[in-house]
Amino acid sequence: MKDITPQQQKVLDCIQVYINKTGFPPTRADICRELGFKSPNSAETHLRALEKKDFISIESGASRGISINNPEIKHEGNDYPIVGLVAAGSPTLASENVEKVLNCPKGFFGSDFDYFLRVRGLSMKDAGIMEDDLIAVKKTQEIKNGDIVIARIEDEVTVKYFQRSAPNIVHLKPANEEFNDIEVNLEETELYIEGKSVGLIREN
Amino acid sequence: MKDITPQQQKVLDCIQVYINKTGFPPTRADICRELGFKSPNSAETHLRALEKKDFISIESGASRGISINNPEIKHEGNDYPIVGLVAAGSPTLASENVEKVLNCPKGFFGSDFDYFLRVRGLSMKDAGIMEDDLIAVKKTQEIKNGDIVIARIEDEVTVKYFQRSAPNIVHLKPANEEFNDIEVNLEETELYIEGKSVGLIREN
DNA sequence: CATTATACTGTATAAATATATAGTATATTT
DNA sequence: AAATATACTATATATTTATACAGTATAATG
Repeated sequence: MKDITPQQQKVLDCIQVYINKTGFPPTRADICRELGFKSPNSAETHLRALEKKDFISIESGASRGISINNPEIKHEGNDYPIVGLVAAGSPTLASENVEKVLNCPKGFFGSDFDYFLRVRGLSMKDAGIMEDDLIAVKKTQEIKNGDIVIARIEDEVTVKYFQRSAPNIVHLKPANEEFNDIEVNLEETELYIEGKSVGLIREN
Repeated sequence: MKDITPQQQKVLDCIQVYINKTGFPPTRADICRELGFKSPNSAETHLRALEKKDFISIESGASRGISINNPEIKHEGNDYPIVGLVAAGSPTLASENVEKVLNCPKGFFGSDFDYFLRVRGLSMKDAGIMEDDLIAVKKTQEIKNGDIVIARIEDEVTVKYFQRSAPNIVHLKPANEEFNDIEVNLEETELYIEGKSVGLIREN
């Protein structure tokens, strides 16, 4: 992601605010009105710059055909998004990954959390985490050994126990004999910790 | 909120899907394309009906000026009691047995339920039910084979899989090799089914 | 039995909108 | 010194789009 200029940031913010307020993206004229431009081409060129830098996508020919790339859905109040374990890429809150939302009291699990992750596979079955369970995920980098983390290793997302064995060695341990430990050498492999599990919900 | 017709539901779903996919609402023509209508007025009239019934809002004059009304879902204060597995006697809702209450939206687990039961022991560990988990219990006698039931046998309460093997024989099966099946002959032994599990919550 | 709601096709058009073109000006990079 | 990116104004226009009007048909309602 390239650098964004202050003015382009203003336009991007303007688009987000407009969508939040109305439910649909602005026209060039709307952006001019909001930001005080006097020519629709001012908006146009900014939009094209934002598109080139991959902050937005523009559907050619469509009115209001602007969409913000990777918009993090903000769960106002108590509607928490449920996202699936996307095989490639992190479980982002981008709308296309959101199955549905679940209304849940804040602080339901003692701790705050950010979204629910739908579990695939049985690699944590001995920890009582079964297929289709919903894990309440708190986005954080504060991880202790033994925490159940949502980790991304080179585009693959998994749920595992976290254990740091040495400054540069992290073990991701399943809770199922049929699966193997994953040893990650941080100098060789990129490891991104999405967050940790603070609770679980099962519907049956 | 008035009743929605099946066709109007289709249109509403179509709008939601379109927004999820593209980031902006559809035009009348888009809706026609998605649903196979041949006249833009088909979409128009459905939209006006949905607006009248308050499912959507339409910004007059604006292209793609459709927004879905999300009526504030406030989970009506549903405080469900958490009861412990009382060794002797059923897990009654008498106040001395209630640990605390947990506020939880109605229909959180798809089905209604009556209280939470705090799990003791690991007899259902292979079903992903661990010590201290909270089972959402629905008081009911409508039990199918394979349901997870909360059963009382002569003053002892347990959580097990339910299986009726013969008209008078019920098996209560644990999900843990280290525990044994319990065979209950209904002619000899009193078996009371408290209810069944419709969901699970874990705080960690 | 008239009225209203639902569920469409088909056509037309004013208004909304994207987008190209022509300029001006400044800063940054090559 | 030339090219490129940023940041605008101003005007024009083809296309997109909302929306009205004219029909047809069926089911529900009072």
